[in-house]
Amino acid sequence: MEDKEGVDPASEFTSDSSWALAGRPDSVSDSVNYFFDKESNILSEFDWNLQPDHAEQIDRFDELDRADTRPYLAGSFSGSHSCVAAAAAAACGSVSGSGTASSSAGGSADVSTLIPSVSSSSGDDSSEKYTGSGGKPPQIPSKARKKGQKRIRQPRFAFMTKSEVEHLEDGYRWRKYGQKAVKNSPFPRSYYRCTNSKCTVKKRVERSSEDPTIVITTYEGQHCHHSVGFPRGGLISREAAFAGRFTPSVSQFYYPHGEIPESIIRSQQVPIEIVESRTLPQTTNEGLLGDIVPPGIRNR
DNA sequence: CGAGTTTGACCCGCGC
DNA sequence: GCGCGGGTCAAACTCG
Repeated sequence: MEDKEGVDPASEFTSDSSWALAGRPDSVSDSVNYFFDKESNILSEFDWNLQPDHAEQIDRFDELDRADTRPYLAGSFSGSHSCVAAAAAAACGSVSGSGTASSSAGGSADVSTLIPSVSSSSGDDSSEKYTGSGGKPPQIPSKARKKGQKRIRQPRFAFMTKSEVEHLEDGYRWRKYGQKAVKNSPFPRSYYRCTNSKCTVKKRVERSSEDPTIVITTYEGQHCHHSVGFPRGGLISREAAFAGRFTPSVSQFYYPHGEIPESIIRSQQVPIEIVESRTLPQTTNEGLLGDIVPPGIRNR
């Protein structure tokens, strides 16, 4: 969406909500900004480099709860792509209630919001590098990737989570294939790849240098398979929900009683998910429903 | 023994 | 051209 005509984004932003610009980690694309909701402790990432196909999906989210959306729209987008904000709002909308709930239940809320982040990197995909062959001299680029061939960045999305553990359970199995020190950050960045040989999804996990309690997880690509999932139950991690939102497969993960992954527990996400999964309020759950119910089937 | 992790080396793009 | 930083590879290692 274009600028909100006649409205001073900044003023509305500050007066209409408690959202505040939370900065932009050095390690993240310049097109990404972070906002922090002082009331619910929600951290959101906004990436302006949204592409049409994703905007379509995001518009869908926008339908969920425009009331909740508004605070996000306000002040966020003096530029374009407000649909991104809508997505954030929708995502948070589905989270808002739980976020608040978790706040009251657990003291410190820890809700993260994800925004589809597509080919970011300052909006210039061409700047992407694709090493691919990487590694040792043995030439033989493992894959048939010609030298010099540019890397094609897969759709990415990221979210921030307040968590003690870095690698949060999201229903998929990952293999760590690298770790690098991040400039201007005492925390290393870890690189994970989906263990499914046919799946090219990657994931980067790092801690925010500004707030060590925040874990920034970035997914790249789409799973071409179902998650390993969990037998049954009613819990679904937010990471899983978000990850699933942008994958062709249904990503709903269940944690049988007593089998909630340690990572989820320690990341304080359990209270949130429990609320969502047990109460299933129409308005707050719809965001998650979006993960598993085709748009055309959902009630409006 | 297989799967996953660690870690140093290497490749590549970008900025200066 | 060079250095830097991000991303990846793959051998060695660890763990169950």
